[in-house]
Amino acid sequence: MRERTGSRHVSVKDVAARSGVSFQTTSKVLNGGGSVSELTRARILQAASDLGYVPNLQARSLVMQRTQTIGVITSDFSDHNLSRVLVGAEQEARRQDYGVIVSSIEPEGSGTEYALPAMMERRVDGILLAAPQLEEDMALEHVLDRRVPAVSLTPVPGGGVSMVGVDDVEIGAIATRHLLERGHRAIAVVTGVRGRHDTEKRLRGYREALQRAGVAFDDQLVEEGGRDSDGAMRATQRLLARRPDINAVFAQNDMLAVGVLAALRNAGRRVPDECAVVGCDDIDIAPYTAPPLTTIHVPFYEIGSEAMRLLLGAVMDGAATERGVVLPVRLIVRGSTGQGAAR
Amino acid sequence: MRERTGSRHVSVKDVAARSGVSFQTTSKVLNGGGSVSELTRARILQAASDLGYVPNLQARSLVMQRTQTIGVITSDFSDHNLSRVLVGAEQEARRQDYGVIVSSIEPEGSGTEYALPAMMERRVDGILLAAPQLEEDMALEHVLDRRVPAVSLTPVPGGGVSMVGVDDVEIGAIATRHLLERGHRAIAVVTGVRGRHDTEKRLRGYREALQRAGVAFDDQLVEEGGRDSDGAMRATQRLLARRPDINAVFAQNDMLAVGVLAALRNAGRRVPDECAVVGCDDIDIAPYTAPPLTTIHVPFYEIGSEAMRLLLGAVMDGAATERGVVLPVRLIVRGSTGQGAAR
DNA sequence: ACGCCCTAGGCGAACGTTCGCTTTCGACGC
DNA sequence: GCGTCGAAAGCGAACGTTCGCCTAGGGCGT
Repeated sequence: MRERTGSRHVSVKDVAARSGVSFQTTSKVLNGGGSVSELTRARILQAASDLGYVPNLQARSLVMQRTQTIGVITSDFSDHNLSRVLVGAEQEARRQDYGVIVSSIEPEGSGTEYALPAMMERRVDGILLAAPQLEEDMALEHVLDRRVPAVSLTPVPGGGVSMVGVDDVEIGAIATRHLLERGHRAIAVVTGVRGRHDTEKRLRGYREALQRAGVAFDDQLVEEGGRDSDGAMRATQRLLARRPDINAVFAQNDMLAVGVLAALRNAGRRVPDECAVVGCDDIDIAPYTAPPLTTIHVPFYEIGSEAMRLLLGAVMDGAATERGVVLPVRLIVRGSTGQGAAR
Repeated sequence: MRERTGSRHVSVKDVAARSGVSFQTTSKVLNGGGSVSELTRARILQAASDLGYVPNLQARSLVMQRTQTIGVITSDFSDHNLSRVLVGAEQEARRQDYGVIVSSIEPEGSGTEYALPAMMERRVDGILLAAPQLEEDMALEHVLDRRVPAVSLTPVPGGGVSMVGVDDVEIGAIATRHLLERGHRAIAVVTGVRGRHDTEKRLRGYREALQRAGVAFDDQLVEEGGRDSDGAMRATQRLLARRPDINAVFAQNDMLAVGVLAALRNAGRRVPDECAVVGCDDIDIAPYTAPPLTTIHVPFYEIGSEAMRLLLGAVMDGAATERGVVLPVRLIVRGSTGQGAAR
């Protein structure tokens, strides 16, 4: 079928030559426009297929002034949650015939100076910001300046960017309320990286829930777990040493919860009898930890696809109406907070 | 600093107009070539910065006949291992000033018909295949036909594509040998998806190790766990029902191992005393399972970066020498096979 | 004082498209 | 039999670059 065409890609001109019409006419039939007789249309299509013609999107976007490409800036997509978001985003983009080019910035912050210009050079039609830690990055203002619409999963400094996410205050409250309902009063928190919006908001939800229940907040019960299970394990050890009376832990995400469970196990505390644990995210293995982890399900896939949908919407009709979308979360009760059903 | 330039992007012509030279001269200084006087060079650079000029890679690649872009086809990058590979690949690409555009194909197979053409339309300079399940996909032949070099993480039908990976036979052998050394004889295997190369090779390593140790192979001890912890859990239940004498399990990857551990726990079998478990991959949480999981570390990040390095090498010097790179793995002994150090 | 060479810069073309306008020509209405 | 209309196709330009080649002119050697 397809002929070996030396080294160059076959262009619309090659197809035109073979079917004996001008290349512009060829272009017409290949992209659907104009009026072309049935006969020549057939001939051209035949020639295109014979030659194995593949349109050149670069050239097309040059004249069309749109690349059909979305840039995704992410911190580290080996982060399981983020990668789920990316899958959702990518599939939604694909559904709407957009390509996705990704750039991960260093986990520890900078890299934006590189990533953003790289996207701009490629003239992406929109930018999806999926990197928690660039909350503080002022270089981000560049994005806003530019003509290109952006959607973010975290608040961005300058504002003016649509956001998609969950209600982190509510997450903190749900987790805490659940533990309170189970009768726990000495509820510790192992937090994510301090200073980040989600961390602080979940903490706020925790405080609010305590207050509403008439339980005093005690900052001795808060410890930073950071970004991985190891940090959470050490944080838990510190907590147990400081306040041996703890009988529940709210781990701000499931990776942290895994570390918390390990620490409790090592300390000989039985879960949930001696100490209950609730996580957040509902990662794949949550049902298989020992004991199975009660957690709050966060719809990462949907966050990704919704963010992309929003972004593509903005791309289509240049009207960049700043919006905020909040997706629902839900508590999933498993063994780590006892077997009974708490509604 | 940067002026509001209506709606259009600023081009090299705009810069030229502002600095009073031809746009070609402007192009020269902006990309380093040609000989230009210090004075005008400075003026042009100034103008470019004033205007906030960002080169248009689309246009450049049109004439250069290279896009500085690599296409990555992946099955599902919420797969934790794959996403680590991608991070490695992306960072290596970035280091060499290449962009990465990703396309995930459906977990259940097809999607290649879409993904590949999409990459070709974008005229990627190379393709990285990181999708286990497209081993069997014949549509892949298209990749080989084309001018674009490719590197794969799994064997591809037509051949002629470089590969980067680990020695799966060795992995099976290492795991099995370790369990044999611990004195276990009734060693079960919970496999990944049957039919895939890695699954079958790891199984072969298992058989070879058994044979070398003079232990008879028994297919009653092999059960398919599939692609997640849940499948592995059920597989383990079947195994235990069928052969209660099992005293060790080789889970072909860590996600499966998590399910195996859960099943053993539910069945009241103590690990490692009554049944040892070894996994493979060394995922983040492996040190925090109950008990901590003995596993075989697979250097996913390095697989990704090495694959990308190979690919970019092939892109640079059109010489597409087919190569194969095998990266080393290593056993990491943790609690799930007992505390003592084995070797 | 003449020719030469070298440097700074300009010019035209090309990459592969899309798009609007023009041309050709047969058919049709009057 | 003439003017008009519409369909089919061609033509030129534009998108934003890079590249090779050409030209103007100044400095220098003889």
